[in-house]
Amino acid sequence: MPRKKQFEVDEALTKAMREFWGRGYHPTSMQDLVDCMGIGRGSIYDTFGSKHGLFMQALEHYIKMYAATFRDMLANSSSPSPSQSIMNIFEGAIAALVVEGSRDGCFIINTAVELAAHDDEVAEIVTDVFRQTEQAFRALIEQGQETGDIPRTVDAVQTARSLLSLFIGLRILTRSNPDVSVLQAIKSQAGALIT
Amino acid sequence: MPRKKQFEVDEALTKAMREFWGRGYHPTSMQDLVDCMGIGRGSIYDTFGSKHGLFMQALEHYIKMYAATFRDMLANSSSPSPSQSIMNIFEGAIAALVVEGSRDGCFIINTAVELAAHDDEVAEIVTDVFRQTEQAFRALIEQGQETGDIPRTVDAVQTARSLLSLFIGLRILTRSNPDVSVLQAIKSQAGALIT
DNA sequence: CTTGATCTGGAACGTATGGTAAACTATGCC
DNA sequence: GGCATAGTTTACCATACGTTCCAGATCAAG
Repeated sequence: MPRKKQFEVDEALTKAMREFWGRGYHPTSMQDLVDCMGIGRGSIYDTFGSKHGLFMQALEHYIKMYAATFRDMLANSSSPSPSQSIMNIFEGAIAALVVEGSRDGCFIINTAVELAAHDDEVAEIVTDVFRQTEQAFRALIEQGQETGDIPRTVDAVQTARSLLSLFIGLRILTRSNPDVSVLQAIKSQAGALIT
Repeated sequence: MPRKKQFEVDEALTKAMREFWGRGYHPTSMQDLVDCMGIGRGSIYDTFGSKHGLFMQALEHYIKMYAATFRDMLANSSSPSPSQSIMNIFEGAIAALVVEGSRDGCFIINTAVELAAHDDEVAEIVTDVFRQTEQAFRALIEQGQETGDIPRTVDAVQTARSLLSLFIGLRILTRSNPDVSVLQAIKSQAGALIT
């Protein structure tokens, strides 16, 4: 009976995600979103409720798309060694800057800084992702220790937390300082922690 | 002949700094600033030019106040050992959260995320501070190696960059996730890098 | 005390914001 | 083809924004 939606919800959400990711929540206006999503104001409010609601869904969308990468590296047994997986994560962040020239960094980290301190809903999500990332690092380390890929002398919990902090630092630095040698040094330190 | 200013410029700037630091540039309105600085709109524009100008001066103010701490630790020969100085820097960031309950993090890092990617003037300042911080870490390491406080096997440049990244990660995590054990793990990793 | 320069506080401005309401259009079952 | 249902478009709303302006207050010199 009714009329069908004339746009792909996921596609529009992806476009909104990119806008929020690059510019942040506050500087992105509804008009910017109307322009970049290619649909009318009314459709946005009908589908996503509010600017804040749209942002939340964009954030969840990002988490599904990118944070899943971490867990996939665990589950996928055809992947390279766990230590290689960890290095790939760092290398990927550097490649985003070098290859694509993107200084957007990580949407979750950007959001942590911009909103987490004053938006409890955001804080909860962001904290959770950080925790999951730490757990993913830890699982990778322990998996590597099973196969002899990573030495048993490495403290899995401690090192996972250090990797998380190094990774966050790396992502922040890409947003302001495109000095690749600094980023490489951080990646190589990450490697040293699991050797 | 003229009337004297009825407020302390530095005092007002400090109040503006705290507001920008805690909430960021965009979410802080001129009305917020009028309220928290305790002076009129006109006076703000007369003295600081614009919102952006005020922000810049607040940022410089912060850099003078806090980043100088790093260099002081170098110059001050009555300070504890260089390795202790480095640990103090990490401990200070944790104490800000635990003792004062402040989740504001570091103004420079917050600014790097919020503005650096789209404001070249900000990017230059922020990048410079990161570089100086890295240099300060490096100088501390080399100083410690002179006195035998830090082993010669430590690569000063590489380790300084790792400390910077760990420190940034720590500061980001305090803004969303008040899990102190994670922060302690990062601090302890910083210690391990210079042992 | 007058004068002139400067500072102050608030009113006012034009614009842009997030959000809404209503008219309009398309869809598919009866 | 009507008609109910839902999507789209457009115009609009109230508010909040950064900024400017100006009348009045305050000071120091002559």
